[in-house]
Amino acid sequence: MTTENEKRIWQTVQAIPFGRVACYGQIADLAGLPGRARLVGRCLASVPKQGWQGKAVPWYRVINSQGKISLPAGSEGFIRQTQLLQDEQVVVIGNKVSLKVFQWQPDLHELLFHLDY
DNA sequence: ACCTTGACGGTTC
DNA sequence: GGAACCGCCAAGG
Repeated sequence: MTTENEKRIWQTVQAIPFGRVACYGQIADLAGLPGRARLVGRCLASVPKQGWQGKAVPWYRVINSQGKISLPAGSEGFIRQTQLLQDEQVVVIGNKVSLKVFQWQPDLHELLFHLDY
């Protein structure tokens, strides 16, 4: 089944633009679930491969508040995430992304216009 | 029902 | 920076 929280989180992640990243806590806040960053991580692990409602869910654009990839370093997922980010011109150096440069700064008006909840 | 485990994060030292 | 601490809470044992 799909929970309401998963819907919100997946949908919010879909709003992250190409070439930008967001952190777990940021997604939680925007999804209306403040303080629940861990939930975001869990939900991203269960994203359907075919995406959600016809659109891909760019899970790899979500990293932790320190700008680091949270998957185990060297794991298959870690490698894939790094590759996908670099494919979008996001610079990953020493397992780190500069949030200063690449963090998504959403336009709240536009975001509220697109989200369903 | 109880305990542990996380793709986490803010605070504090 | 970084480490210890605490808050968070859905799943799985």
